[in-house]
Amino acid sequence: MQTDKRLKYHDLVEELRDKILSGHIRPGEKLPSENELAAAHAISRQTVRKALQILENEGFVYAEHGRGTFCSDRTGVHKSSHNIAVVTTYLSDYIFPRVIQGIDQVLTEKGYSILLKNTRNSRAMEAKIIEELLQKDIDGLIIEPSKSQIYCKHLNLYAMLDKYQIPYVFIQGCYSHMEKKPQILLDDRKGGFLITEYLISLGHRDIVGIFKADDMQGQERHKGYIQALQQAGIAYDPDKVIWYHTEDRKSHPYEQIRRMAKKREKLFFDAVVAYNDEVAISVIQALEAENLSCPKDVSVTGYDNSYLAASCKVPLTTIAHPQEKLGSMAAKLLLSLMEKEEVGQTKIIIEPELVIRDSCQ
Amino acid sequence: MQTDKRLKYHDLVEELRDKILSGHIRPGEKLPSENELAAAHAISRQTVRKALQILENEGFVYAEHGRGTFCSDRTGVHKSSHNIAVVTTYLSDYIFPRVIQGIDQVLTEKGYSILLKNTRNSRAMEAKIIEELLQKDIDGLIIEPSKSQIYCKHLNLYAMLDKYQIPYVFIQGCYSHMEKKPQILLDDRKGGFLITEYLISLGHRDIVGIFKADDMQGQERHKGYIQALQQAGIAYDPDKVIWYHTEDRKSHPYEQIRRMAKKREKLFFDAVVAYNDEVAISVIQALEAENLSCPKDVSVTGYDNSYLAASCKVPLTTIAHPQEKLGSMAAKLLLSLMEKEEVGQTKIIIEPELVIRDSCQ
DNA sequence: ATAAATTTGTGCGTATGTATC
DNA sequence: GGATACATACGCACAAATTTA
Repeated sequence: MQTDKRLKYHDLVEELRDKILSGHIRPGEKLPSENELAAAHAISRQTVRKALQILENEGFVYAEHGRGTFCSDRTGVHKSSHNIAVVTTYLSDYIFPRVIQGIDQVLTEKGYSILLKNTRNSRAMEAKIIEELLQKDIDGLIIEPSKSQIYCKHLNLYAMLDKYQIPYVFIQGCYSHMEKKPQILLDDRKGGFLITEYLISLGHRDIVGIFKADDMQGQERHKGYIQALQQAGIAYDPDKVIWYHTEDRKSHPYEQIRRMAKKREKLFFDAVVAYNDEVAISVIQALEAENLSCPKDVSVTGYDNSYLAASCKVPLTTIAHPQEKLGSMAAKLLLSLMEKEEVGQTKIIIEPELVIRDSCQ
Repeated sequence: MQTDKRLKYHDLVEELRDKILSGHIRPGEKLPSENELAAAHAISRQTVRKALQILENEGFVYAEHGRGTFCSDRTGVHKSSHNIAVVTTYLSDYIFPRVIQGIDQVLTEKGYSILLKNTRNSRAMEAKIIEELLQKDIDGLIIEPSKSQIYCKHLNLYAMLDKYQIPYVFIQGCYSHMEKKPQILLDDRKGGFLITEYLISLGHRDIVGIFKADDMQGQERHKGYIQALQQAGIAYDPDKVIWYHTEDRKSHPYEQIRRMAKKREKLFFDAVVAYNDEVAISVIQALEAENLSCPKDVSVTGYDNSYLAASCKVPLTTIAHPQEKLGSMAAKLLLSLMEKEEVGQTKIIIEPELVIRDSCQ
């Protein structure tokens, strides 16, 4: 293995390229003549020519017959594609369309377009997508990490993004060891706290929690749920918590609630904190299937304040998710990173808000 | 002026390039060695090297140390961006996320990415977007025309797409004079017919219709509505039809229904055919505000079979809109156009389907 | 205006290094 | 190890374009 350093023409290429990139040789400026370079470096003119040809092919210099060799003006060589990649876990899940809309509004105004990708919450897919995006010329990236609670084995791909100086912004979550990267998060712990505290204030003591196990939001909302219980002096009962995974989301919470509702004497409950509005609706359906009514028999809360929450059979008390704002803030943060402005705050946390409707009493 | 022919290395470049382009030297095939070429052309090996280096820079050949010089496989030299633009009127409106998801599924599988744009149903915006897309290198375009009922003044932009051989597929509508272009439509006339016919079969005679005035779907559903009335021998009453525009969609149908519901004696109705599920829900709200109940007092139908329809207070009888399928069919059609296959059918009409729930009796 | 000097471009010869078969 | 093929490196001669004295 050689260090590549013994090649004379290669040395000269690097030396001249560095001088050009560092500004010691400026665009339009004439380089020393071939003979001068040869003499200065104690190499033959042919070797100098070989080096200059490489630089010419790379676009750093151009030669004019009889006049000399000159440094190129490469302004606009990095002509940006004006494409920004937006990578989310899902496309049609109820909150993303509006997040994407928020992003789009800001980016369109500045002449950028969205390159849309979704990981289906798969880590492997995310890696594949980032690799693919590194091939294309994108100006920036807004990404929602997939299954963010599981340790990330492909941090090197993000290192590649850093290397190519492609700025990126995390939304809705962030891998551990990357807490200092630009990101826009919701305070999900506080959201979980607020909604549980509200149920407690209504007099509920036996509160079932349903959380998604494979993302950070689920963990955080769970922590907020515990915090509210502790503050009220209610013992935390792990048997009252249902964990589900993305793949189970349609069936698992529904079946668990039905199962729990069946044996009313042994383990009863008077409220359910659901991970999101979709789950809350399936909880209400499960209760109805067991002849329990919401909110008469059991209070149920959602999360996200989707249109489902407002228009479903029992309008849901839920936590507002400022979807469009999240998107537009992420886009604005990314734009300021791209413009290499001094960005004051690169970690923004949006405060959650309680929306009270009819699903609790 | 010289014929450039006196330059030996240039001659050799042209000779070899011609042989490669004409197929005499095929991809992967080994070229004669430098010494052989030098001997055959009675030139020095250095001159041969100069020629080969030019060909290497141009991408026609590649050299392998110790093995020889080989002809490149230049398939995919016109390396496409593998980006497909998807232009819709809105992003977060309830049907688009799933249409886009359907498109994404098909395209991702084939290694393409979606470049997302939305016109906000503005003709000017659409023109701007197409102009912008012509600058970028997209491989194809799936577009939902904006305000498709109004005459299109920018057909020349589509002519540009034809000129640059960028294939495109219309979804959900099509400009007049472009009926022969590839497109995937829903039979909205039949949908309007089916839902109205269903209301008539339930015994309704005084059926109000609410339609969007500024797109083709509205016009078609209206035609189906008339057709069903005529078939049943019910006179068409223009006063029973409410037309609204995109900008009015939140308020106009609601207010008109409230106004009509107020004067119960003069003009009464026992059913409402709404343009879509969103409008149907606001109709039900307007009826409730006037102390009328759906479906007891008035039957109401939606259109699109969105999740709103299934989960809202009064589950809606509606027309199923195969959103993902529409997207995936559009993507497949576009892919086959891009591959320049002989595409049998380029105009595909999806049949609508009646979904019966609780909002009619 | 011309000639000389400078600078890049073309072309050849030779020697040596290094990877592949 | 030997033959082959590409890679690096130097030297020389002359051509063509441009600048300068």
